[in-house]
Amino acid sequence: MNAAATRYWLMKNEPDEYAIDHALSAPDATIAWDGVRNYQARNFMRDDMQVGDGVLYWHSSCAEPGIYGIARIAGKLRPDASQFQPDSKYYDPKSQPEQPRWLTLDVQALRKIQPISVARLRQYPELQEMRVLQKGNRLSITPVDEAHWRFIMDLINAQG
DNA sequence: GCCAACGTTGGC
DNA sequence: GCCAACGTTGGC
Repeated sequence: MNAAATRYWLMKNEPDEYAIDHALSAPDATIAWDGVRNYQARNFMRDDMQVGDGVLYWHSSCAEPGIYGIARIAGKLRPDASQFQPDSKYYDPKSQPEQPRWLTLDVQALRKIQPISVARLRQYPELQEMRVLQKGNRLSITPVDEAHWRFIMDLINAQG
């Protein structure tokens, strides 16, 4: 896959940590997307994400997992400070400050939507190739095909 | 709360 | 550098 061409992403977050409401109420509706501790997800942030890329804001580990909002990549790739904080749940004792292992960047929430549950997404044949819907998928950041993005935007527009 | 699927770790 | 054991994710 040519990940460099990806302009759309899906980013999972537990609503307990960074719900879409929390993001929207932050200054500039922008939050640092920290706590990523998976190399594939980190590499997407480091190598492929560009400012302005579209983001489907996913809530996971909750009663109704699915898409809860729309956001955009707002930039500022930098070391994730929580990896050096021993009291953080994201502390990584093996990461060295001179060579940080984990990164964070800013994500700006644009709008909250009427949630689209994973169960509903599965009903559309057009979306069955979406990575987030594949069996065993655990990656918290996945690229989204433009066709899938457009289909979902149409769903959102149709429901007003 | 269960558990399948997956990533990481570490002994060899 | 293999691979079994372990820990985590996250939908169900």
